[in-house]
Amino acid sequence: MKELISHMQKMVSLDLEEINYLEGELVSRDIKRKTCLVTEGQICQSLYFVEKGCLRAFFISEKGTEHTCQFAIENWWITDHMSLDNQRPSHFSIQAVENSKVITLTREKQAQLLNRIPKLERYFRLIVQRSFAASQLRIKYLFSQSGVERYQHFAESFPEFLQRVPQYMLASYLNISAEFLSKIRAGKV
Amino acid sequence: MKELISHMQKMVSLDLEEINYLEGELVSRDIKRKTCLVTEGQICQSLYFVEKGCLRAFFISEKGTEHTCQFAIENWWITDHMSLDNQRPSHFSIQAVENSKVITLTREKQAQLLNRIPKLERYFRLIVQRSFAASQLRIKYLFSQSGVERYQHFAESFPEFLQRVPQYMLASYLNISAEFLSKIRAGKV
DNA sequence: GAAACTTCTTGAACTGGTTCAAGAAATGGA
DNA sequence: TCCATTTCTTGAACCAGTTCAAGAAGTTTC
Repeated sequence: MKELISHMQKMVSLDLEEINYLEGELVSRDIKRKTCLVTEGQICQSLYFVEKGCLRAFFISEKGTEHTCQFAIENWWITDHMSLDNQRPSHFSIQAVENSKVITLTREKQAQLLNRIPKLERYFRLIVQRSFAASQLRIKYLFSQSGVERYQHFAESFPEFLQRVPQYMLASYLNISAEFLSKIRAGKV
Repeated sequence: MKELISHMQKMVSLDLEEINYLEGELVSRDIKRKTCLVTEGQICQSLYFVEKGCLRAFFISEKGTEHTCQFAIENWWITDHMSLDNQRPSHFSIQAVENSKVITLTREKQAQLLNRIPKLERYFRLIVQRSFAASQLRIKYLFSQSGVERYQHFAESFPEFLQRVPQYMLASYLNISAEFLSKIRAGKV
């Protein structure tokens, strides 16, 4: 819980009353590895803050293969905005990659918090800006780097995270096959 | 000018005083086709709202090929948030795809507007959420569709827009070569 | 209206990565 | 500790898309 308050305070100043209010409203839960918080096709009703662990957004293609679009580690939020904001069936599932501790913020609860503490509009704007920026950069790398380069770039940028996710999942995030990733790691390409 | 006010009012209510204030602060400019508003490597200092026409964010790869990451048509904002928010050199250039009418909002001016009309925090949060959602969906399509499918999907979704952009630019947005797009259109694949 | 420039088309050779199948290695549960 | 399940590895055949070069078609400028 204090991780989120702390995170918020990096971007907006909160007084004691506001902090107490937030602590009274927000609930942290343990989520077991592989638990789905959102299922593709359902309407997404919440945003999720990762206190500890990792979540991911993924979908299953028509061919039946899994593609991971996004990971969220500590201090990141994750949701399907298209579904949450428009109340339409989600294009993604959201799942725990490892045992995690997560704060679930329903759409109604967020509206309530923003009504009560309007300066959190700024917090959430800054949060989504950061996510959007990361997403744009990801598209740049998808366009400009080969599969090998994407893996190398990821390994250099996030060496510790590399150990935390199954290789098939990382491959699906990098948009390469699991077999190809194996060959990259074995130095066979 | 009234397009932007109109657009804002779809998401937040503005009284006459606020509208007059905004009209006094915002300036609309005509931008000639091919004009760059931001150059890769420079620090991005503004957000851009498209009243009429079209802008795009693109970059040049190490191989010298252009890749278009994002288009912004009427009623969309475009910027490089990574650069604007962190004051770091931009990963993208932003350019007019056709003669356009654009409102430029500097970082300072945005801060001033948000200070004076805090409810615009909500407007910008909703705007960025929409952009981020579009970007996530784009990643989904990049992962799950072949080049042919991406073109067909785009042609079905935005038939009029198709006529407004050069084919080589569309190809670079769909992450296929211009020659391949020609062959798709000729029914040769 | 002509010349210069830009955009689009086409065929063929090439290639980066996929797919498949089989089995090894690692992990989890009883 | 053993068995079941999941994850990873490997080689070879295959393919979606790229690249190159040449030229056609369209647009812009003078």
